[in-house]
Parts: sequence; C-alpha cells; structure tokens
Amino acid sequence: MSRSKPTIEDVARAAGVSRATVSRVINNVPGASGQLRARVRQAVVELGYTPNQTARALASGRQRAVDVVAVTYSPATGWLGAHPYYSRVLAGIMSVLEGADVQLRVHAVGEAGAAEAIDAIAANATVGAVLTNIPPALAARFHRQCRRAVSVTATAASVPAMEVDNAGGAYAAVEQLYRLGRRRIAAIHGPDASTCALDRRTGYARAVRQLGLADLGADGGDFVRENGYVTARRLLERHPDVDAMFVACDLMAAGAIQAITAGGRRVPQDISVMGFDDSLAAVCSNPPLSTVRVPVEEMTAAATRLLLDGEVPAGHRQQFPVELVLRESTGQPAVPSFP
Amino acid sequence: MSRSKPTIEDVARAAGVSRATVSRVINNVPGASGQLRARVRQAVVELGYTPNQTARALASGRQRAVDVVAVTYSPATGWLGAHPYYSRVLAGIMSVLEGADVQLRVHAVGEAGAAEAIDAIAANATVGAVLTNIPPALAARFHRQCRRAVSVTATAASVPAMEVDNAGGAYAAVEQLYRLGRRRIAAIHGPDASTCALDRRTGYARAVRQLGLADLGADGGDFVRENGYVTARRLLERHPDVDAMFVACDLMAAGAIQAITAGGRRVPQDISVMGFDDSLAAVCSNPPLSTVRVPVEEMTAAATRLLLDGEVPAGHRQQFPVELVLRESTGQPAVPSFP
DNA sequence: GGTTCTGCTGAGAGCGCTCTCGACCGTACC
DNA sequence: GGTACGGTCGAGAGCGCTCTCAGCAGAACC
Repeated sequence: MSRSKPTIEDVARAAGVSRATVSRVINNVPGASGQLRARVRQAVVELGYTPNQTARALASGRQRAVDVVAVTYSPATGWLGAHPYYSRVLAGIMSVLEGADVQLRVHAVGEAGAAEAIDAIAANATVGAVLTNIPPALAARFHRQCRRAVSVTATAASVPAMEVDNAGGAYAAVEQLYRLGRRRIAAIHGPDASTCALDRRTGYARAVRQLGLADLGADGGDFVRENGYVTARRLLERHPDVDAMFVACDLMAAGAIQAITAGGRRVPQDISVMGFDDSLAAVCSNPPLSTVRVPVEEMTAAATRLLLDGEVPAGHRQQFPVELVLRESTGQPAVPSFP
Repeated sequence: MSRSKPTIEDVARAAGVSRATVSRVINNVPGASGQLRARVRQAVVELGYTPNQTARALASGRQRAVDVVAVTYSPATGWLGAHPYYSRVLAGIMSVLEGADVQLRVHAVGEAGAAEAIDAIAANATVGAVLTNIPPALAARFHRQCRRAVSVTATAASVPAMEVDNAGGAYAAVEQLYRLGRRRIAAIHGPDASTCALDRRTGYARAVRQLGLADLGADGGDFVRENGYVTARRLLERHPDVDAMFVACDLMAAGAIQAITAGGRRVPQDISVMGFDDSLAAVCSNPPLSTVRVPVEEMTAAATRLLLDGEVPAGHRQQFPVELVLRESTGQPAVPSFP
C-alpha cells in the first residue's frame, strides 16, 4: 500500500494514458475507445482508486450536495433529539438522494449569528438547500444570495416553498371533534415563533367561531411533550368540563394524554384528544393518537427533487394535502386496531 | 451585483494586496499588519465575500466534515423516519460540531453495493466518520481504508468504538422486574443482525437463568413498534400468566403496551413493561416507560470529539454506563409524575 | 493523391484557495 | 558602516480534478 491515496495521475500512469482519458472513463463520458477503457478500469481497481470529491467539485464547479438547514432555538442536544419532525425531514430527503450520488449536509444554525451562518451556507450551496423552520426574514436573506432554496415551512413570498394547509387541517380536526359530539373543545397552541403553530391556531379559532363554541385555547409554548402535559393539566383545572382537546403537535398531545389519564379521566371516553403531524409520537402514544397528517417526508422529498431538477422559480409554491388520521384517541376509530 | 461570486482574487485587487495577505486575514493567521488587515476586512464586507469551502478544502488538504454513516435495510423513508435512534445520533454529533465550523454529512448505505459505498465514503472522509449500525465486517473494511472512524455500536476488534453494556443493562432490567415481585418475565427480542439486540438477548437469558425463572423470550424481529404490538399479543396468547415484559427497545415496548391495554389488561398493575434505550418513544408512551437508558447523544458526542482531536488509536474503546430509568410502566415509580 | 470529416487522444489551462519561500524593510547590535 | 534579525508582504507552486482544444490518425469522398 502506497503512502497516500492514489490520484487520477497515478491511474493515468499505470494505464499508460493521459489524465483526460481516465477522467472520461470514470465519468462514463463518450470519447474513449473500448480498449483504453478496459485498461483504465483495470488500473482503477488495481490501485484502489476513488475520485476525490473535493477536487472534482472544485474543477467542475458543481458539487453534488443538498444542504438542510434548521434554526435551533435550544441547545443542540434538544434539537434533533427531541423532535421527530427533523427525522422525517431527513428521511424524505434521503429517499430521493439515495443512489443519486448526492451528499446530504446538515446545518444547525443557532439564533446568535444566524445571519452570518446563513450567508456562509448560501455561498457554499451547490444543488441547493432545504430550509426548515427558518424565519421568513432569514429565508429571504438566504434566497437573495442563493436561488436554489426551498422552504418546507410557510415563509416569505419570494422563497420557493412546499406548503400545507395548517389552518384547514386544524379546522377539520375541530370539526371532526364536533362531529363526535364534543362541544367543549379546548386547544393547546404552539409557539408564536412558528408559522405553522400560528396557522393551526387560526384554524382552531375559526372553527370554534363557526361552530358556535367557546374558544378554550391555551398557550403551550414550544413543541415539546412536557409543555403538553403541563398545559393540559392547567386546562383541566381551569375548565373541568372540557370534553376534547385539539393539540398543535403530536408530541404535546402525547403529554396531554398522559396528564389526562394520570388525572383519572379516560381517553377517549371522557376526553377526546386530537394531535397534529402524525409523527412517531402519535403511534407511540396510548391510546394511539388521532391526528392531522402532515406529509413531511413527501414535502421534503419533493423539495429535494425540485432542487435536483435545477433552477427553482422564485415564489414557486407546491401544495400538499393534510389528512385526518383517526385512531383511538378520539373515539369511534375508523379502523379499530384490536378486534 | 456582479455576475458571479467574488473570489479571493477580487478581494485582493479591491484591497490592493496579494491573495496571500487576504488569506492571512480571513484565517486570522499572524503575518499581516493592522493596517492591511483593516483594508482587507473592508473589501470583504464591501464585496460580500465568503470563502469557497471546496477550494479551501482542496488546497489545505483537510476539509472539515464529519460523516455519519448508517446501513439502511429498509427503504430510506423508513430509515431515519421510523426510528428515534438516529435523531439522537445526529443530536449528539451536532452538539459538539456547533460552532466548531465543521460540517455534518449524512450517508445512508443500502445493503446492495454497501461495500463500494463504504469505500467511497472512506476515501473522502476528512475529520472522520461515525459508524452506526454498520456490520462488523463493513466497519472493519472502512477502518482499513480510513483510520479516522468510530463505531457507536459493538463492532470488529480493530475499529475504535463507543460501547455500552447492553447485556448488563438487560440483566439489570430483569432483576428490577424481579425485585418488583414479577416472576413470569417474558422478553421481546430484537433482530439478530443487530449486535445490540444480541447482547440484550444474552443479558435476559443470563438473568432468568440466574434467578431461576422460565425463559419466555420471543423473537420480535426489527426494532419497530408494530413488531412489539404483534409479538406482545402472541406472547399474551401463548403465556396468559405473564406478569412482566422486557422489550429490546422502547419503540417495540410502546407497541407492547398498546397491545396489553387493548387486550384489557393494565400496565403496570397486571403486567410491568420495561423498554430499552430511553428514546422519545419511552416518554410518549402511556404510561411512560421504565427503560434502560443508553446515552446515545453522549456516545456520539464523544465519538465526534475523538475524531476532532485527531488520530484515533485502533481498537480504542470507551465505556458508557447504562442506567435504569424508572417511570410508571413497571409500577412503584421512583418519582411519581403526578401527585 | 488531395481534401474533408470523424473519432480518439493528450497537453494544458484553469477551478479558488493555502502555504512556502524569498524579497524587502526597519531596527538593533557590533 | 556592516551584519543580523524579526516582521511584512507577494510571487508562485501546487491541491486533484474537469474540460477545451489542438493534433493526429484513419475512413470517405472527389
């Protein structure tokens, strides 16, 4: 084994050809005869040559990498670890990148110095970037420097985005609760910093108004389970007659269910609980959560495909349907999971 | 705004200095006077210059990126999306990379062509790679080509690894169940392809033997909730007198709890359930799962730190403690979550 | 045989940066 | 005044690859 990794030069020398020919062969570009092709290929396996992606990227001017960037408000340990959302983001991207010979780079941008970090990522973007939970102003900043960006959350008008009808989903969720006979439908809202949370709040408010119900919304803060637990408990104390809860995300909803059953009431007999997202937390909860499905994987997969296809028109929008998934937590499940 | 991104050459011309000086300034290397430093910095902001990471990497020979590589046995949508484990892996790495100006690249390697993919990643590794769930043979192959690799699962002897006492954790879990008065302690095992699953299985077997209990282990297959649900149901039919279940991972344990309560029995009054991992699924479950905590974030953070520090001695081992986390699913919780 | 055309092939110029090395200056010392 | 030396600075040689372009065969045509 030689001292350091073989380069294209070594392969060329071993095969008795020029670098250009080796390049043609390893990139499957026409312009090399079958004979030389074979010689080069043999030299490649003999030397155990693997192209240096960095050099390739610099020379060709195009590196094949998709960046996913998210703003972290909490320390990083809580970032991807606490919320199943980001797993789904990555899974969707991964599914289209698989076999496409494109790398996936993950960036967590802290609140402090976010602008500089965004600039650096934009400057080095290649295939493009998938923006998740980036505040509209920052997303616009990114897009100004790099057109190859797609947000998977509602964002500034100029930035291409994958959209989902959060307000409509929330409306449908409340409506479903109403259809099940619930009349005291409370809500646990998400953080104001999130556009999704805001839209879900709006949908809830519109639904209760339209249905002539009381607005029993409570601020739950960040999308974490603990907040769901605590807020549900507070809600139960303040409004003991609540018979349903619409919760802005599954993780909080799982916490809410725990608070409800720990307090001696039953889900769904006494209180129906409806989540949002259809994440891992929805199926791990007991009873499993009825929820509004947000097709995160499909959205990020579509975003990635868009980037892979080339230039993305500014302001490009793509709509994704939300879908009511009925499990046990609301009662009368569409598909009972145990006979 | 000019046609394309400004280069170091443009900055040098604007500041009236050489490329070398600009390089010194932007890298904070001594050897440039305060006067020129200021001129360069001004030119940088005026032009909106951001260094090209690719060129920098090629020239310096060291790109700053950590690769995390995992083998995906199922289609990618199920890969990161279904299992909370990978979120924790990333969270741990992210926590030490934050601010370190090091990129994170994620690789999912399919079973087919895994060897070639591994080779390509090893050849392009820079800071190094964190290997998760890579079979020992593949991990060794990676390590042969690139010494800067750390596995966070049990692996070949040559490959540096972060280790956790899976067998001991399983033993302690069964022992705890015994201490709570349980005598018919069943187990739901994980897939044989996973070294973790194997060790946990061993720990269970040793414990029941030592305690004089019957071995009521059942193969659960892959680490997914559905398997936990189905296997628990089967277990309940075959051994109706079971009073505790030790489940090889939280996700399966969440499924097991659902099967138990859906079948009309109570957790923990009738049946205690103990999970493994202490993942998101543990706290989302209802009742929350008692489990054996695997400090995944700490392990991947340590692996990353090791890589960042430089050369990793072959066969390097670092032990991490498992820890029993008692919640409601086993009864007599150490810390009641609701007064 | 001369010309054009086509298909291979290699020389060589970058891609944008880092980093060594030598030039040069001013100061200190003998 | 001559030498030594530390501190600045720029020229230029790469890093490993891609890709254009010119050269040069051999085939096809007049």
